[in-house]
Amino acid sequence: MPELPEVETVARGLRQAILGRRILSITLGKTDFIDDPVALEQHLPGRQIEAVERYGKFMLLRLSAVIGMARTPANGDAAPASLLVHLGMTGHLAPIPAEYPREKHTHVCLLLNDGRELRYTDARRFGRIAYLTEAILAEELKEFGVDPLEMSKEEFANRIHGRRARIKALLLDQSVLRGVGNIYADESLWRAKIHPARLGTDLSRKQAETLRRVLQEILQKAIVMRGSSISDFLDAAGEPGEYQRHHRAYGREGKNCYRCKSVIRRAIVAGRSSYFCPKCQPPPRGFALLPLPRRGKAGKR
DNA sequence: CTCGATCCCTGGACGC
DNA sequence: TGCGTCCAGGGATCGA
Repeated sequence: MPELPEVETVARGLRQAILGRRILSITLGKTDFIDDPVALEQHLPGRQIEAVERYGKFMLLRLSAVIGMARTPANGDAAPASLLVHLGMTGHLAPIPAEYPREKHTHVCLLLNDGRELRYTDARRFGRIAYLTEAILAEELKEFGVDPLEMSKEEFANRIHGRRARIKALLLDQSVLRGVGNIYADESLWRAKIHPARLGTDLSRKQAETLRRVLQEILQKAIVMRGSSISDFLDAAGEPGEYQRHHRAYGREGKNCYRCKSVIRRAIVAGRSSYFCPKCQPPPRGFALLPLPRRGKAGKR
């Protein structure tokens, strides 16, 4: 499940692999997750991929103006533009030799001028792809919160305090922070010893700062480890990440806490499975814990 | 403002 | 073996 570290890993891989390549043609499969598939067909061919950026969980392929086409007021279509890509849950984006057979669920193929195709595959189609002009892109991006790797102590504290939402919900809210998903929310809360159901407003200044610090440390380490691969994530070279080996809470229901040996529990918080240590991360008043499910021996991972 | 519910979608795990 | 059911989850949306 691609979150900030996984998307950063893919973006870095693509930067090495496809920067400067030109898009010659496009082939589409299912398009129900693409904003305007016709726009892709009309505007991508002929453009060069000039940069690959990450913005939260989005990847941005910055595209050149169309060569040989005059840019006029009536023809903004030839101006620089971007391809916005969200990997959703199961999206993969990778350059593949064009002669290789296309994998199942391949929905976008961009033929490049080096004999490869930049292929987007996504079984569940929870991702999103959009061709956006500079102006529209700027509009879209301003809906998002701060980059968790760059936010200051004050920026984070201001976004948490005064909010009566649960801290887990705040961490997942892309208009608060951009890029954090379920795994890194749980991992950072475990490390900061904060229960996911605590309200943002109830965290002390010190707790908020601890949470910011450990979140940054975890994200940075996860990037170094090339992300977490639970079931689907592969980088732009088709390789899984390694950070799942360092998970301390996520997916560990029924296993022992690495700090205190208590049994890690799972509960739905903010509509998502949330893993935490009931002892290290004391619950707020009124938080009820369901009985531990019986069966599982292998559990997850 | 915040919540929960619902939908999107498929593969994998599990129960029988 | 095979079938049905449930679950995973980011995000949009809607009603409470």
